[in-house]
Amino acid sequence: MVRAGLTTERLTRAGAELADEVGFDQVTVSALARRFDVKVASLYSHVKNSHDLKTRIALLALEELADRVADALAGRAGKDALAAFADAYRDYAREHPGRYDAARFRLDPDTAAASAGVRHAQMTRAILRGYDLTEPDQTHAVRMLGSVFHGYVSLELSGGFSHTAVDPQESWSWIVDSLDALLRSRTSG
Amino acid sequence: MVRAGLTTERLTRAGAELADEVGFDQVTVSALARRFDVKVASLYSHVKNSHDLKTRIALLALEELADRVADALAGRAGKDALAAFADAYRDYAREHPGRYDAARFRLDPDTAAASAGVRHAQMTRAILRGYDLTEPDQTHAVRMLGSVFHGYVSLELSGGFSHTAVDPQESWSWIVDSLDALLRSRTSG
DNA sequence: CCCATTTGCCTAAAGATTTTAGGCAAATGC
DNA sequence: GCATTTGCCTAAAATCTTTAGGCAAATGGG
Repeated sequence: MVRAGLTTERLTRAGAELADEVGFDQVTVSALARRFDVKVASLYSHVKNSHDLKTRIALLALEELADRVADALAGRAGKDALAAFADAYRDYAREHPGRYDAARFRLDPDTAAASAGVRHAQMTRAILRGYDLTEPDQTHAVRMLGSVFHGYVSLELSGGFSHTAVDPQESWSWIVDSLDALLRSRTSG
Repeated sequence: MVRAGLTTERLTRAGAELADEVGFDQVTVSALARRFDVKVASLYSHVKNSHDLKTRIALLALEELADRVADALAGRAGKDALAAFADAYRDYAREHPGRYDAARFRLDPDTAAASAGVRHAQMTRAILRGYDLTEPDQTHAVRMLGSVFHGYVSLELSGGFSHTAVDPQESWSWIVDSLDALLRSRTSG
């Protein structure tokens, strides 16, 4: 019999694609096996279990997202950087809703500490350098930015904004503008 | 044999409790049957299926949350109202993490339109009356508030803030203060 | 109070997913 | 060329979802 060429890598990648197609919570070992036209048990040589598979997809998504943000941030500062960060975040979520959900998968502390989530925090702090905040304000601001971006994207994805005529893109710009103004006003001094 | 006294109501309520104990995604028809010491099939006379059960739990959570917010808002305006709204929201999520997750369950549009989610939007707009915003700013602001609150609570629940020494309560207050200042600065005129 | 109807929970059964254990064949390397 | 490793398989058990049909308990009219 011809081998399918399964790999932890390929499974993770295919799982991410599957997530975007049918939703992260529908990503199942069985569905993935079907996609490779392989028996379910075969996957268990490459991933420990269902939770392990989901964790790997989550880590992949966090990496991708961090890469995008890093790209978007290159050479920018201040409000430019803030807007670029925000857009990179939102665009990724819209292009890859399943992966985005995956990125929100609850990781155990050790895994999270070794994940690209750390880069996200660093990049957020990098943006805030443009606003010259001192601790603990900087931490508050990191949390606020994370909350707004995550919250907005999450609500938009779940259709929460679809019943009003106002263009979500306009709201997004308005929010980014507002955050910029807010951070500037909080500048130490 | 003695009857267990199952009801759609009781199942929904028990499902909500179960969600708080083991997580919303672990709420299963089987687990609920065990809790009532009843055979699984018996539940299907009271709820259509697993999705129906989850939807009912979601609607219950939305109601409870809206009730709390309404209570918190009574007799308050301006920043007081904003802070009360924010705290009611966060407190509910911390006391009932499973129900809070349930409240984020994706409802189909018709169900959502008939849910307490509508009251949430109305109450948010009520708060904003204190800031005298004109459209479309008001809609942008509604979206921003929803995003921040949801995003913050969601990140806090998932342990996203646990690796820093800064007290989440302080960040929360800082954010509420900031939002208040922001909205005041956006007041029309 | 009796009996018919409704209601409530049950048994039975089929389909899906997760996970473990052990086997055979293909790839790899000396 | 052969031994080892690797990869996918069959088999099987546990859990969950859902449907169909049955018996007993509650209910209510005569």
